[in-house]
Amino acid sequence: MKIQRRARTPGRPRAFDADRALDRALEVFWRKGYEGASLSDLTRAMRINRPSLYAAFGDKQGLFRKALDRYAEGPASYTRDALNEATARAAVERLLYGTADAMSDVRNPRGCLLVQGALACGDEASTVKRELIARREAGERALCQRLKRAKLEGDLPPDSDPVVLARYVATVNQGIAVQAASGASRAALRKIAEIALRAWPK
Amino acid sequence: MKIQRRARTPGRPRAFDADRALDRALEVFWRKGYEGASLSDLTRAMRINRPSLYAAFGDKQGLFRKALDRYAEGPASYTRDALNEATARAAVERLLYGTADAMSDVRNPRGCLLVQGALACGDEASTVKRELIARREAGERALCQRLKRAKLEGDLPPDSDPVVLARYVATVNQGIAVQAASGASRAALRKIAEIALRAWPK
DNA sequence: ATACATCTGTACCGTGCAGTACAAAGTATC
DNA sequence: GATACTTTGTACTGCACGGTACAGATGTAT
Repeated sequence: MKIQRRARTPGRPRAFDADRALDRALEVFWRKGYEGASLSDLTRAMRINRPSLYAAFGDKQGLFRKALDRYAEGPASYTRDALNEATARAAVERLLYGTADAMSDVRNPRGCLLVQGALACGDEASTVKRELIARREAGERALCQRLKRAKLEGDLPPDSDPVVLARYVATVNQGIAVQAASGASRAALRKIAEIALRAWPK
Repeated sequence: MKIQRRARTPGRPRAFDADRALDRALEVFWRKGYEGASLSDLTRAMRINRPSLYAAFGDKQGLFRKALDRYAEGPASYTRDALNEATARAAVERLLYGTADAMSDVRNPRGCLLVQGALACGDEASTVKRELIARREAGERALCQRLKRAKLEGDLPPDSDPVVLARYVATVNQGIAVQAASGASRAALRKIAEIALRAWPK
């Protein structure tokens, strides 16, 4: 989702790259969570001043939502790719190992923005919390749809329950996110994924 | 850990029950996290005023730590009990189902204080974050010790790795905590535990 | 060249935060 | 009853928060 200035508009041109600034805001939210990230933290990291932030992204919640979109299309894009694997097993493998890798990527903060962005928070951030819940659930539903298809295709046993399996995988992913936030190594996270896959129906 | 006033001391007696007040503080921290819980939230819930809070519990961090201790001995005490089960399998079963039940207990906030208390936060709360990491790791280590003993007793296969298994169980537990914070039902959480146990070595 | 529209930077707004000073109130000892 | 000692309640402190007013800067369109 490019934030682009309308071409051919008079007025002083924007002196910063909005996408680059958004990336920096994303990193701050990722590291500190929605509540923990102050506007001063954000403007410092984005290297713009406050009115520029408000003009380009709206208020703090607006900026956070745009950061969420960017997160989904960037660091978390593997989750969508994983669902395109040929088999349910391959999709879930790629999902779990992809999470292990993504959450221990040294170029990014540890853990998952969708989990640690606002897990428990004050009243003011509760709409943000609900937004994150909705996005996590959407991911789980997408996986569930993929597993239902797999069941129809005979790719999953007839007695398996896609709803429960999708919830299990989502749960392990979220658990891995917490482990990563605690500082667990990539190797440790991958071993978790390996064990978790032993529960997968044959 | 009773907070008791020294007997036989002159002076105006405390007008509130410190343990009861601590329980109420625990609930606020549990629901809103460390950063999200303001002192006004806390004093309102505890039904005491600010100087009484500071006199009895120190500052906000001190209160939080005491709430953590109370959490461990109260709502989370099942984690210690679980390790006393006769077999590793029974211990892990009780741990996972216990978590599913505890985190969907209608008498308490949803989710796990050790997870959502301060997963990502601003700089000021980073020592609290580290404290929570340490406590989660301590729980994982305790389980690991139990599994090592089980291996020695022939209760776990010789090729199993207690470190990895303990990490897996801790991860599922933390994932269940996130699911609970998202509003998942008790039945859903128990099914997750059931699936997760399929990965357990025979 | 001039008018106009937008962006930038500074300096500010009201509010809520964690933490505290201080006087009044209550209990034990003498 | 006087004194010593602690808790209570009110009112306050300094500070950081999210958000904005406004003036000057910088571009495009005419």
